[in-house]
Order: sequence, then C-alpha cells, then structure tokens
Amino acid sequence: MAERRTSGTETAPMDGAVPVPSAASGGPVSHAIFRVARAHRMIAGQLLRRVGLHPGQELVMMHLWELGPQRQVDLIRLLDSDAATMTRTIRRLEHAGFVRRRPCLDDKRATLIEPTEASHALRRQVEDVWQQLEELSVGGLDEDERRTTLRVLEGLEERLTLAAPHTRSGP
Amino acid sequence: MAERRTSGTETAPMDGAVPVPSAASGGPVSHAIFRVARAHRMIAGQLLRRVGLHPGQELVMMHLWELGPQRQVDLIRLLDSDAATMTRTIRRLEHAGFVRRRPCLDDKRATLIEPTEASHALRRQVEDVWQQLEELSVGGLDEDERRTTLRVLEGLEERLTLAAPHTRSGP
DNA sequence: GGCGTTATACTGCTCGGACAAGTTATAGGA
DNA sequence: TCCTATAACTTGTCCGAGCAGTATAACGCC
Repeated sequence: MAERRTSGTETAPMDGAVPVPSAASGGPVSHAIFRVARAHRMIAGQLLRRVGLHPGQELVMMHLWELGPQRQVDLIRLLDSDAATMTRTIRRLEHAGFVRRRPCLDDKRATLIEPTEASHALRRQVEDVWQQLEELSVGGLDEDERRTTLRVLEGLEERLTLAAPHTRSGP
Repeated sequence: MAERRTSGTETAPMDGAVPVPSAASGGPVSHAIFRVARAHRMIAGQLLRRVGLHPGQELVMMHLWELGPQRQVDLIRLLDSDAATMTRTIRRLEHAGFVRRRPCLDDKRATLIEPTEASHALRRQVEDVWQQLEELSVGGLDEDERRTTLRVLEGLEERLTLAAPHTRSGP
C-alpha cells in the first residue's frame, strides 16, 4: 500500500502554482466529487422544498409516474437504494398523500406502491426542477462540453461502482 | 421560466414535441452526479469504517492535522459545512477521543478544537484512505484524462455554487 | 456608557442513508 | 411432506445534513 508516491505522474513538471498543495486535500478529484455533490444536493433541496418533497423522494415519484405501480424491491433496485431507507421514504410519501400501498397478490411478502391521483399534479413541477438542475449544471456549455461532462461522470461512476465489491450491486 | 429551450441536450433536432422524453431520467448529468456521489460516499464509508471514522469526520481531522487547532467557525468555513452539523460532529469526535475542546481566550464565544495525540495515529491511515479513493476514482486514467476529470468537476462545482444564491458562501 | 446588531455555538426537529437484527412469506431440497 | 434457506419488508440505531430558534459574547454606533 501507499507505494504510489504520486511522483512522476501527478506532479507535472511545471505547473508550480497548483491550487492544491496541502495534505488536507488528499485527493483533488475526491474532494471535487464531494463538493459537487454537496452543491447539487443543496440546490435540489431548495428547489424541491417548494414542491413539498425532500431530496430522494422525487426519484421515487419519477419512477412511479414513469413505470406505474412498483413493488418496493423494484424501487430499491431502480434507485440502487437501501431497503430500510425505502421503507421510510415510502411511508413519508404515503403520509404526504403522494403514494398508496397495496398488497401484492402474487407475493404476500411484497407491497405495491402506486402514485396517487393527487401526486400527478406534482409531476410537471418535479420534472421542471430536474430541468432546472440540469440547466444549472451544464448551462452555458456547448454540446461537446456536455458530452464530455457526461462521459467523465459516467467514467467515475463505473470505476467507483466497480470498486465497491459487494455493497448493493454486488454478488 | 427563463429562456430554457435546452432543446434536447444532445438529442438532435427532432424532439420538438415533448420536453422530457423519459421522465425518470430527467437530467442525465444530474442523475450522474447523484450516482457518482453515492458510490463515492459509500466507498469512503467502507474504507473509513476500518479506521473508526464516519464520512465527513475525516475531513475535519485532516484539516486539524494540517492546520492545528481551529475554531469551530473556521472548520465550518473550511469544509463549507453547517454549524449544527459541526457541533455534533465535533462532539462525536471528542467522545471518540480524536479531538479536544479548549476555550478560546481571545473570544469567549468561540471554542478551539484540537486533535489529540491519539488521533495522530490515524493520520496516515486516513490519508491512505483518501489516496485509495483517488486511485479508485481516476485509476487507469492518463494525465490528460485526469486533468479533464478535474476540470469538469470544478466547472460543475463553480456553476452549482454560483447558482446557490445564499446558502453558506453567501454575501 | 448604553443599546441594537452581528457572530459563535448549541439544541430541537426532520430527512436520507447505512448497518444490524428481526418477521413473515416464498422457494427448494432432503 | 417437512425443513432449511432465501426473499421482501420492517424496526432500531447511528450518522451527516439542513432548517429554525435560542443563549451568550463581541462589535458599532449614538
């Protein structure tokens, strides 16, 4: 471990004024991911608050609107989420009147989650929120830059997902 | 609102009808940010768990190791974090024996947070965790790709931070 | 000096997220 | 058939995160 002194590759010969000299910034990319996620989450929270949802809930609703009633385990897999988290998120959405629970007849263990009629009034607003988020994220970039952005993020996701041995998508 | 046509981020000329073809994928970049952050956070959690820290605490410790005793408000600004979160994180770190609190003589409102001697045993491990994270994030990429990755993330951060009007770094 | 404003830190509340353990139902094999 | 293993969900616990409100200290202005 730790054989990589990061010499050679990392420190390019001549960019003396690197903005990140200190040890506290261990990995520049890791920190950047952290900060981007933070900013993104916060903006999402601010926008979603106006529609009465919390970050994370909108993803559940969007999948329900798109695909119709789903079992909890399907939502978990779709969102790559956690069973316990989904249970509580669903409960809150149900309590807020956006979702209904119905026993699954085929499998008495499962419950079907379906969006309520009232929830459909939110759909456009929620989709608009995501549109705004997207605009804030890549606004001002040309086609090429957007493609690069997406490609970089997908690369990161792939490597990180691959690196997580057995968490959710694992064996 | 706004001028937003975004006319299909990358779809060609012919999506005139519907603004959001597949609703559940609203913004590809937004979703990608979400997933990258998730994977990154999860791996960080798994790695940090072995050293007895929770994600977020390592950032506090790294700054303390790097800069020495800091007031809480300095840590908040350094991490761009929240006062309430910092209070509780500090309390947990203190309870875990990694941090000590000392009244600030200059300003009786403030408290100085300093790393304990015991905590220094963690430093190498924590830095190694960040090194591993970095390697998992950009491992296999050449210099140019790493630069692109960093540039893309910094661009996202800048746009998103700029978009958040007044959250923390506000006026 | 006195008074209002800001700064620092803390608490209460709620949320997503992760882990562990437990409950009930299904599936599969002896 | 019975019995064990697996699957779907639930609850408990702890964590970071964000918002709102509060107490105390410092600052500024009159």
